[in-house]
Amino acid sequence: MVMSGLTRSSSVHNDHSGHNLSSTTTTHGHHPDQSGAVAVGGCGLTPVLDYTAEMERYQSFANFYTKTNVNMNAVNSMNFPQSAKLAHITAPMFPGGRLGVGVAGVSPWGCHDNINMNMNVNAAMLWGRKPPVHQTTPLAPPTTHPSPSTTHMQPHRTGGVAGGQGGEGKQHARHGGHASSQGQEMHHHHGNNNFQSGYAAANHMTKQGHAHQDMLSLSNRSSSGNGGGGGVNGVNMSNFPAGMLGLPPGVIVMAMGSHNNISDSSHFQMTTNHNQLLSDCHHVNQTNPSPCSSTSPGMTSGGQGSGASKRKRKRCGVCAPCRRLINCGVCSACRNRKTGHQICKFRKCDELKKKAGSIQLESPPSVPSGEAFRWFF
DNA sequence: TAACACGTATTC
DNA sequence: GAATACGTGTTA
Repeated sequence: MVMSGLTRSSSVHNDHSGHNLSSTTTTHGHHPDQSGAVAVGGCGLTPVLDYTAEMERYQSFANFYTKTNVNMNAVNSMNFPQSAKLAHITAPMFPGGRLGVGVAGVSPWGCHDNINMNMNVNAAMLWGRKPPVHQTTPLAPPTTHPSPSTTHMQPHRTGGVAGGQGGEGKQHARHGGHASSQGQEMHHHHGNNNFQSGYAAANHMTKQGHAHQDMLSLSNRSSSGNGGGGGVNGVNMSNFPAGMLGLPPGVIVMAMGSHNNISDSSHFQMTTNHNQLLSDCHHVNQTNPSPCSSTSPGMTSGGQGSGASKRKRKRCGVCAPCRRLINCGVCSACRNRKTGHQICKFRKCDELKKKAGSIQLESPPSVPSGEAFRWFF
């Protein structure tokens, strides 16, 4: 029932072409914007016109969500464009590979083309400050995009890439998002397609690739988290070089078990353009507390003095809250942004909610392996 | 026990 | 230096 209410804006249009529609009842197929191979394909993103209504709807949902244990995937699938938080462009939030994780399972704008949503909307919705760089593996520069690996993604990119729309993504990322009181600004940005920076989109195109949302969020991931958001539960890929699988760049490989050389606190790896596995450097392994690139000293607060064991943990980047991109703007953390120093409650990493040191391996997979393999074949 | 407040690490 | 966010002590 929640979702039905959240997908009602089924005909919001993109204003890439300069059309600013005043009605939300227009159908996609009849709008002239849809005729061409416009960047955003058949799924337009336009400002949510009825912003007030959207906000009310969201707040009511937020209340509901607060009182119920709603599957975070469902929550994530909405993105809450009506959030009071300005959604700035930022680099992907995915750990290690900085993958721009597709978030939406269902477009808040009712777009049924989830592929387009992945490649455009989600990329565009990335926001906030730039995530920390946890590895030294450089991102492929935009100029490397027309690579065979990139073209491999083409079948998933109906409508092509909305190129040349942005360019200011980095500036936005730098300014991060001021939690509340910027709803209007968000609207403004949305309306001007500033979400879609060429920079961000480019990176997403390269890194996200086949990391379809389904692989990332639509598995039977329970609220218990445990990093099960990979969507490939039950597949032991730990001994599979990504190259052997012929996986395209951006594919998330979930490594089960701990008998590999990869940090077993994270079972996600991502293929690069060269089909190498990017070890998830984001997590601090319990047995090897040294993240790949972190040079920070041990955490000093708390006076534990045990060095690396007290290092600040990072968001896992794969759990539902982490994949949420927009602050709700209504929770206490958002409201007390300045004094609370806390991330939005809805974005608080599941892993960080757990007590430090209680990190454990995934529970036995709940998804049959055959089900898991469907993501790959 | 959850919410809050604050110190502090991290990043830009 | 500002913004963000994690860790932890305090409070309701």
